[in-house]
Amino acid sequence: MGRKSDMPKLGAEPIRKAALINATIFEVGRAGSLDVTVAQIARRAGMSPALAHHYFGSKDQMFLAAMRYILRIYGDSVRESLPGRGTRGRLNAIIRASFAPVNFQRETVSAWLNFYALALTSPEAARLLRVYHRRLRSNLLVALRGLTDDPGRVADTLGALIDGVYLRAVLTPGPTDAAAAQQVIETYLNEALA
Amino acid sequence: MGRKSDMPKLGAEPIRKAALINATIFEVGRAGSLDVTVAQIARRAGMSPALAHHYFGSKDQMFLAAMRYILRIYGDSVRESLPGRGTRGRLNAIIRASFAPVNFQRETVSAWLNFYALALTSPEAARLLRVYHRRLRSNLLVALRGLTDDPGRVADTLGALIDGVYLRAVLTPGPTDAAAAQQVIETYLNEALA
DNA sequence: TCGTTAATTGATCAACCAATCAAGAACAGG
DNA sequence: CCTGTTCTTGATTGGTTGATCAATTAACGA
Repeated sequence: MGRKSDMPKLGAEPIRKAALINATIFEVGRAGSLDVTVAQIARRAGMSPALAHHYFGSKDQMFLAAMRYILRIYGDSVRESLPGRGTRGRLNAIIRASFAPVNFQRETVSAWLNFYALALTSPEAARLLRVYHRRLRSNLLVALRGLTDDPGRVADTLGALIDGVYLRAVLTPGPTDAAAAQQVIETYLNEALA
Repeated sequence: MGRKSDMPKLGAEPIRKAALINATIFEVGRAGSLDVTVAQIARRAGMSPALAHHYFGSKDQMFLAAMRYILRIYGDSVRESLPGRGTRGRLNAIIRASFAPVNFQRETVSAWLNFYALALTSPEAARLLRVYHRRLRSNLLVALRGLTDDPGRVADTLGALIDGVYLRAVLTPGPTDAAAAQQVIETYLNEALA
């Protein structure tokens, strides 16, 4: 039988790292700030602060790993729902993925935003963000082909609008309303592609 | 005669406070983070850290005062350019004010964003932000009256779009391009009000 | 002139925290 | 068993920082 409580000895590295990344996102989202101590994160992940340093080397590396993770999760959820048929279907798939529960949970969005702020300071974080922006734009451009005569502008507007909606979602008290957010985006699209 | 340069002894409070607020915005914008020390801010404002504490009591109060200031500056610049004639003129005035140089300098936008993040933590900051959102929305609703049959949705979209454009402006390397930003907004308006 | 009030700072404290290290505990292979 | 490797942590440290306080200087009013 697979036990859990007594065998975490060998091959622990990937499990520990994953636990730390999850804990980082959770704590950053919860605190609404990057001002979380390594001790907090480690405790949440069920280990000592020293072990966290052992696996990640530094707090910054932990943040970057967490950022890579949420960006990858987002990329995956887009890719998963991408085979939407037809150009307009493809477009809707991207939107839908952006506001899928995984990407729109309050803690996730809060962490996301704080990692944005990190990009103002850390070149590595800025690089990650550029990659994400480039991919999103590229995906949007493909999906918009044929639907408008200025795909570049619409893609830019759409990107900014998505970010803005995220921002407001996390800043508005109460539960986040993914459906309403999605509606805003789709209504814009209907107008822009008329 | 009222002199200025040789009597800086009494009545220093307002001058010092203003200097500290400016220094706070500048340093927060420069660092791209709220992780600036009171010593940094005080030095930039030309005084000792102790004096900063003397006038503001705490670092948080300094941040809140700075946030109030940038929000007020923004409100003023909107109100100033508001008497635009005609409904559409009024709308353009709000947009123009949002992207006026004062409000779109890199340091200002960066500070703005970091104060947004502060609202995730500080109830007082959240309150200030709500006031700003409410006012912007109210202004937009008035300006949109008669131009669309769903002013509420357009106002929401517009607000999110403005925030998103700000976000991208500060995250994109290189100088901020206010004209391009404004163009994105106005193109959206032309589509939405068609 | 004297006392009161505002302005200003150096010195200092107490807290916090990221990072290091040495050492212990558990396991695999021989 | 014995040995080396992985895993794990308590203890420590070096540095930073928000905040306090006593003391000094300068202005103002009576």
